[in-house]
Amino acid sequence: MDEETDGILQNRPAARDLDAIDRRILGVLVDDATISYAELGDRVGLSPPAAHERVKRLRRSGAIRNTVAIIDPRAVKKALLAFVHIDTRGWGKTPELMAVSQYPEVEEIHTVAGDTCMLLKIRTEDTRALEGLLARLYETPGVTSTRSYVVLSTYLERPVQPGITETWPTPKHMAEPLY
Amino acid sequence: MDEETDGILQNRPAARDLDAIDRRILGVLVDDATISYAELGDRVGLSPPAAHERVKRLRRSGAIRNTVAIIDPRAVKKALLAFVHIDTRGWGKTPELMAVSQYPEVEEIHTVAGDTCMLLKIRTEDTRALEGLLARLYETPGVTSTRSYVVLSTYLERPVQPGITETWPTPKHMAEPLY
DNA sequence: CATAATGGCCGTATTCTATTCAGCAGAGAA
DNA sequence: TTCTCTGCTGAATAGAATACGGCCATTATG
Repeated sequence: MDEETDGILQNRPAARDLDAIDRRILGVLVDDATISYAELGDRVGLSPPAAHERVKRLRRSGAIRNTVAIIDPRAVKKALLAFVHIDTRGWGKTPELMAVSQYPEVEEIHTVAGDTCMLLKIRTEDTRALEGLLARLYETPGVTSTRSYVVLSTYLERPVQPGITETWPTPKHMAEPLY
Repeated sequence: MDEETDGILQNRPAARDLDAIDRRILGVLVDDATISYAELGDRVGLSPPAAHERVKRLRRSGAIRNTVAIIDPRAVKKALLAFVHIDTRGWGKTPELMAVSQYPEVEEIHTVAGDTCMLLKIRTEDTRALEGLLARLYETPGVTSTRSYVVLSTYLERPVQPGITETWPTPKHMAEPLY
């Protein structure tokens, strides 16, 4: 349904500021995007077509990136979470980033202020799979480990989720290997 | 539309294993949950009612936790990301966790293997808001800082996102202050 | 072995929702 | 004032979700 897919390092044209109703719409949809436009309109005080028009505009402007199902990792046997720092001194950035972002187990990549590393959030089935992934990762030219730690137990993960400063294209083959 | 909301530390009844079609459905919906059941059925080789039945079952079993809109933090002026460790020695866990998970800026809470800390992922508007949040956080009894770092630039954030080992209820007032 | 029961699928029918459209009202500009 | 633009409403239409009856394969059961 999204007619445009993200390009490499594409920056959106800077959307117009949101008003109060827009923010309330986002607040509703970030919790549950399965409601009807009639219901949404009720909650924010608009008619169904008006609510629909707002949502369309929010999608066009990029404020709503997309609408997705949130999967329980236990159901697909992907419940081990790890945060891994990799040293990025001497990187050419783009090709290495592309390589790293190819792995479907890598959910997030951030640069860290005041440091020469990047932080990866990685979700795998078990420690064996994690070790395998790290081994493959460190074969990537320019990637070396600094430190990492594994998550024992997760108490909160909120459904808020987006590319921020620069957005990398989500590898489309992800759907296959992950699930 | 979800008839049941998560309870405190509630564990789902352990869903039956997923077959190949279930996994393909999840793989589709985790990318885009706005498609019709006709389209979904096409992609996985089922009729629309059969695809619908599968998705209903996946929802009932908890494999699909919910369906949400992914918001661009820039649009709502929440683009500063920080990872913060807090020391948790001497915690009673539950009340402190409840207090910490009340802040809508706190997106994730994890315990770390082999350490006495918890890792928080925090998203705020700017450094001022982050400092304010940290100040309030450290007023929480039992919460002390160990180390933290701020994310300069995010290259990848994938729409996969769930409560894992134990699930905390998402504070419902979140919708108001955040958006 | 025969046969009943079950689970999952399909095609059709119906209900409900999304979407389009015409017209109206308020805000801002000339 | 008057024009224009934007965003709203309610009604009409197109389209999707959902319910239902029947079919087939697999598995349990006498």
